[in-house]
Amino acid sequence: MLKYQHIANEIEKYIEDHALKQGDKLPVLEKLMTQFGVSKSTVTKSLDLLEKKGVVFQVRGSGIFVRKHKRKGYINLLASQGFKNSLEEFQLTSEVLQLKVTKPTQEAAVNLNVELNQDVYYVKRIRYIHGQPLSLEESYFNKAIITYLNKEIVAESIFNYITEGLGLKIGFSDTFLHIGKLNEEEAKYLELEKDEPKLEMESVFHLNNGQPFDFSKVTYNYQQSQFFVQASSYSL
Amino acid sequence: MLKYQHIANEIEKYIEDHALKQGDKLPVLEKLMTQFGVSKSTVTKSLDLLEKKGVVFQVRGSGIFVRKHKRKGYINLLASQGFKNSLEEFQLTSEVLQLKVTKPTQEAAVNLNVELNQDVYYVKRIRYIHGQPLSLEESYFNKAIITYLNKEIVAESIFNYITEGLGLKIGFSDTFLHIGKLNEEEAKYLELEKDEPKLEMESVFHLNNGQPFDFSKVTYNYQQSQFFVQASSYSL
DNA sequence: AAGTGGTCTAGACCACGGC
DNA sequence: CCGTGGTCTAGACCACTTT
Repeated sequence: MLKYQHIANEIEKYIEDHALKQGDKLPVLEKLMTQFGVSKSTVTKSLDLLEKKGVVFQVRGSGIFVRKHKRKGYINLLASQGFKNSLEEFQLTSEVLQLKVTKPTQEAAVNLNVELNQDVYYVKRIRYIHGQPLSLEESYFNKAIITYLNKEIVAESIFNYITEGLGLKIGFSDTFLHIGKLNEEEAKYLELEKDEPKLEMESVFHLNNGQPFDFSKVTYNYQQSQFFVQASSYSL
Repeated sequence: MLKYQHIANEIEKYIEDHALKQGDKLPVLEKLMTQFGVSKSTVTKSLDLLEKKGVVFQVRGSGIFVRKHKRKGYINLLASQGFKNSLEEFQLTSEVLQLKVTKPTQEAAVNLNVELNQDVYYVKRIRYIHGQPLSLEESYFNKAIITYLNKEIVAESIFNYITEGLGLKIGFSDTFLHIGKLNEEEAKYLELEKDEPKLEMESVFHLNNGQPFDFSKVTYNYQQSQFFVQASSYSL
């Protein structure tokens, strides 16, 4: 494992183990350098990583501090592929409604950057939290990249299979959010009424070489879904 | 200006000027180093910055590529304080409904980390896009930090005033999203019906030293609002 | 003035992709 | 094998905060 990743993990563990709260001060750079026996740049890189993840913030001339918000049960929109991290303490299950190899819709073809006659996996499933329907998902996977899927994989974590099983590396994702009203089918699956609010999330996931491999449309039950985003000021 | 920021700006401008598209290749590191006359680390830092901003992605052994999604009119959830960047090409106006110095609500006091008897600025305004109501905003500013506000400032960009006028530096923000149904007052301002969908966004903005200075609750017109988030894989 | 983080360099070596 | 990006170092110097 890379040094700076390892150090970042250690620091995160340290925060966890000592139950540090927002604003608590971490050891100074010098201390961390000697403690881990690495150069300043490496420690800095670890801290930059933790800053991106929203775990710490650094103040010049002052120190390194813990960043931690208090709310629980929110889905982190930046933890890419959804919940596993944000909601790991909750009871999540999923039901696979459909799994097949087919041709993409126009929309899926555009987003996956494939031709209309190329094969894709189509997956439709419902996610439950504490037995309540949380979301209805439709996903398209480029079969040229994701060469094989089955019900077992799809019932568990597809992304875990992609990284572990297929040895692929996920690079980045684009996610688009809309608010609207449920249609009849969505309402049925989510156990709500037609025309009640919904959040629709469309995501395109790319490998680390930039190839899109997954286009997903997820409809959330508005009663169960809350999201958070931690931003840092590189946006000026 | 810092070298790496300047270089990042230049590269972004280069992409813009040459109308590069997703997947287009940028000059190699070596080239950028000599072109800008800086060390490898500095170019790398620029590229990391652009990667965080979702402008490029780097592939080891292969090159540096442009990252660009096609959809227009989406609000970037990471560009902290809202629209200015994402929607700058659209006609945005705002109407100030209220501006006063008062005591915080319980909720605002908790989020701003102030006592209930400390002064805060309370601002209520509506944002319009192309003359259509986009959002209804209620904001609380810690008066100990944001020492002065007036109608003119509030009608324009408050954040611009905070950075330029007051010389403060914004550090990071936490944003929470909920979906719900409009109440009567919200419906009136947004020119919708009661019980129609709404997106409610609560944000806490912090200075670069970690102090929270702004707690805002924004209710979006579901017909006007679409959001996007670009994630990168540091989430593993 | 002392403490602490941020920027930048020059260079060594490593890891991955593509020819 | 070569081109290309990624990690890591040691050290100089800078900028902001705290005492």
